Amino acid sequence: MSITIKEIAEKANVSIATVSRALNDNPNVKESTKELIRNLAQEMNYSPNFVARTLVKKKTNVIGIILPEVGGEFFPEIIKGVDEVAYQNEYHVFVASSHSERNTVESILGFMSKSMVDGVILMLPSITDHIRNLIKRTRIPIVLINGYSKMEEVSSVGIDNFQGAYTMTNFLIQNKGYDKISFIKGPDINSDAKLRLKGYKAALEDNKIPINHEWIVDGDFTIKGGELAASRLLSLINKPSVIFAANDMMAAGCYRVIDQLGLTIPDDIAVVGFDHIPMSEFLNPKLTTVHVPTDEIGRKAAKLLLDILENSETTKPQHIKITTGLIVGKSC
Amino acid sequence: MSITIKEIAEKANVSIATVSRALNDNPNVKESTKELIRNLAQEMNYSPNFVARTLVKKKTNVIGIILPEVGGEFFPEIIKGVDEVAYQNEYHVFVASSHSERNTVESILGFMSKSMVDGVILMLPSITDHIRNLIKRTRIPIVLINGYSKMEEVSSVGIDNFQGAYTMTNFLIQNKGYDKISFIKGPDINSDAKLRLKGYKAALEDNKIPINHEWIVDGDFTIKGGELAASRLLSLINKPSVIFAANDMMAAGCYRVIDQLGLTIPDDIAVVGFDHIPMSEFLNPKLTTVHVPTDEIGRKAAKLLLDILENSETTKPQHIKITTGLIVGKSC
DNA sequence: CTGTTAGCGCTTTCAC
DNA sequence: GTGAAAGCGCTAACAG
Repeated sequence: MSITIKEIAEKANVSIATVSRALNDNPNVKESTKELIRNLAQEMNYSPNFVARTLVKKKTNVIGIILPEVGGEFFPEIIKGVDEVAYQNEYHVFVASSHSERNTVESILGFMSKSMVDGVILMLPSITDHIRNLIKRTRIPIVLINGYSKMEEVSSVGIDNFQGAYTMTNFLIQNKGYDKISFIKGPDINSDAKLRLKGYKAALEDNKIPINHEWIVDGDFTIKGGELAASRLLSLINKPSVIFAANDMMAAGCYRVIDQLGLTIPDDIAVVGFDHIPMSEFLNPKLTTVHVPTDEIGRKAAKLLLDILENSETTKPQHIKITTGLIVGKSC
Repeated sequence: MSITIKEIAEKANVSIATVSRALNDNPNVKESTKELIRNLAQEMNYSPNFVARTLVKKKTNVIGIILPEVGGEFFPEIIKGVDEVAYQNEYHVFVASSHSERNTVESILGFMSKSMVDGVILMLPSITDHIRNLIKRTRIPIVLINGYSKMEEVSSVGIDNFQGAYTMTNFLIQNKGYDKISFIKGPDINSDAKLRLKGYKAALEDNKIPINHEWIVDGDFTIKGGELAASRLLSLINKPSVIFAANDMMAAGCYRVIDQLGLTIPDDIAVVGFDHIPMSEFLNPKLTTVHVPTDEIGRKAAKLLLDILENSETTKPQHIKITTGLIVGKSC
């Protein structure tokens, strides 16, 4: 097995307490013995047992991040952001994916709260009552990443979906002169999706453009969904002049269909998206979309969590909304 | 704090040993007391302290996976593959990124070997002597993911880069009739990149096509690098008729430059890539590329690691090479 | 400055 | 069937 402080203590002819102190650079240890012990440790290739230390200190210096599914278009960026902040503060990050399986979030959250991590960042497409309960029962600090949590008890950070969609719609109307703007929705359960729809509607209203329900079609955030929705919109008698897809993936689907029909973007029909995923830069013509500062989300979430961890929950839950930006391509 | 078996023991008027046994479904406990204890635990919202258990059992049931950088084009898929297998075997997966910082791999590997995980899957672009030593010193089982390890001591899984590049080149020659095939290399330190170059050269040789060194240009696996390389190749007096980019990102860069020059793919110049990243499907025309079964890599690596973990290192290191496939698009 | 001692929460012999 | 007790490796009073 691994070697322990006990063995070092024997070799050094000191007590294990002294070894522990020396290794932790406790000022009350003579420099010479410190030196001795450190060298011995090095020689013996000692590495401290993290688990044992955790058991007594009750602090792992690890934060967990649970994603609905590792991968996707922006999770990596979020993780990166979290990692960055954590690293600076001498925390480690453990990522766990929940496979989108219902019970798995539960199992992972449970696992993480069994003292493996000091706190967790939880990213969920939407919050069900079940999950709400789960979160309430969990004793370790949690920070939520999502559009709109409705959970006052837990800190959260998310992007301002409403503002993003509003800005885009407004831009289409006021800067580009469009008035026949259609919209492809996201999944009904997804709260980001819902807020984007709201933003779209609000912008139309504020510009006194009546809402045409024929132009608001279902989508599911996938390419396939975008294709379906685009086909539907383009087969209408009264066609829209722009398609605002609630995310870039669906916008990509629109591109495909439009291409197949031999139509041209933006002359025959314009397309705009939401998310600014890397692929959007490669669509031809380049997609106009709403930029989501993903790494910023990760960084903010990590900061929030570390803050709670360090200032031992004195602070009450905060809710941070991150403003989106507009990426103007050639697709409208 | 969290409640412990001690408190349950008090309420149930039994010893903590019995509680422990009951909770672990030990057959030597009366069914009635088991029942009692389980109910009590439920009521009291007990959740076992994982750290304490680990300290005595010396087994965490967690495997770690260290990536050079979370994100990238295929890491998510790899993680997914690992997760899948791990989950089926009741293991958890912790992901740590090394930020591409040299010392961080070290720190994370150290961290993970401090008894936090039972084994780790390590993915590295290339293996330096430094890392080689690090790996040798680490006491926990490791499985490497990379193209070519040169490390007999440690199990590894990787894709057959040589075969992939060879197949592609051969395909270009024999099925498509090209003979002026240029190649954009990857970073020099990257072993995958080196093997791809070798495969390309070997295929040319086997088809008795002389190697034109003017047509083998430097690249760095980035879009920008692809742009630079493409500009260079297209400014040659003796132009190639195909560009084989060592990865899809660089192929995407080629598309950009070719587009800007007003040339058409594949009529003026053909482009093929390697990796089959999602974006490759969206390039117009669709990119012909080498498919890398990323999730398969993850799955295989996880299986290998779990095997080592369960059969306590009786098995000697294995080296698995995963065969790539050809994705035929419209770019050649 | 250093040693002794008592845990952290749990599992696991060894008795009874 | 169940309890007592030892101990996993480490830290943190409390003494000296």
